[in-house]
Amino acid sequence: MDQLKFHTKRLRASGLRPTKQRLAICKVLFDAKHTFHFTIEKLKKIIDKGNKKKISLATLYNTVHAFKEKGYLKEISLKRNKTYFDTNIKHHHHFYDEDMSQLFDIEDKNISIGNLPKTPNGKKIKSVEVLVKIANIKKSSN
Amino acid sequence: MDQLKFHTKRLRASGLRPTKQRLAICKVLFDAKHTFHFTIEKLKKIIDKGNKKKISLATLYNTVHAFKEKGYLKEISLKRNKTYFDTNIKHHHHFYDEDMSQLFDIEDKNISIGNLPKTPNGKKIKSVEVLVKIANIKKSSN
DNA sequence: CTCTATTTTAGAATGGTTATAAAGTAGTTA
DNA sequence: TAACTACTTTATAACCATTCTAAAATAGAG
Repeated sequence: MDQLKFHTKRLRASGLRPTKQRLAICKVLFDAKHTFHFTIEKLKKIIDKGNKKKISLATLYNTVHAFKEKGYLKEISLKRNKTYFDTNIKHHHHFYDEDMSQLFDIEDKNISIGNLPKTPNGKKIKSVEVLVKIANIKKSSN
Repeated sequence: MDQLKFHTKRLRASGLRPTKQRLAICKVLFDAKHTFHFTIEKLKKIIDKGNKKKISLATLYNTVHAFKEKGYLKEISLKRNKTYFDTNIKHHHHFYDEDMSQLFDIEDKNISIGNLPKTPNGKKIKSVEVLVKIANIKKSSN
């Protein structure tokens, strides 16, 4: 129940009321042993399985976006359609397995980027993200 | 009219019939002085402005996807909603200006990546893409 | 316990993309 | 050139993730 307190505190500190729904979502997202990637759709399935009482899709969207605003989650730049979120908010990078449609973290220290061209005038860098797309060796095509 | 011949030839070589529509799209995409980034929506506007006869949205989608399959275009990994395409098919990277929703190329030679962790077993690297998000310096928020 | 602002919710609306199936066209063969 | 067939184009419907709406529920303050 320590975690519950932590979540409650953090939500309040962010100006978000610690509602049943938000706490249930926190539990799924932040009490896991490891950080992970998810889509809203996937999150809904997890929540629905774990709880008798379902949380509406709208609330999941609202909450995940609020959590992202508050910095509890990162949104991952990936191609069309699906939006992925990441409970790992440290600066890091990704493998994206095209066959499995699955993401794997690459720690920031395990990749090095050099020689970046100078940022355009009046602009500042918000992030530098590396996406390494991988696929099964067998596959002939692109 | 040399370009026209080139496009016709390339289309045929790819097993695509050089139709009026495809050639018109080739002209817009590949006869420009510089490579550029576009969304289907933007492409439609350009085509509609340049030609009396409009090309249907469906054809634009079909054609752009066919061109991507054939390697004339690259699709750019970017966040939700909008799919961007790139007439620059060389290996390269991008600045993404969040305020302008605009992409700028970074040549591959102008960035260096080292120390990549080893690729998971049975997988091969398809691409390594760096996305540098930038924004106006003034802006306070994220 | 009451009150008010916040939150949740179902369902509608939106917007980009894909599917459908009918009409048109290109290229082949004769 | 005419006929034929496979490929293309097209308008429109369907799809699906996401956002919006506004009504009902709830949290927290007093």
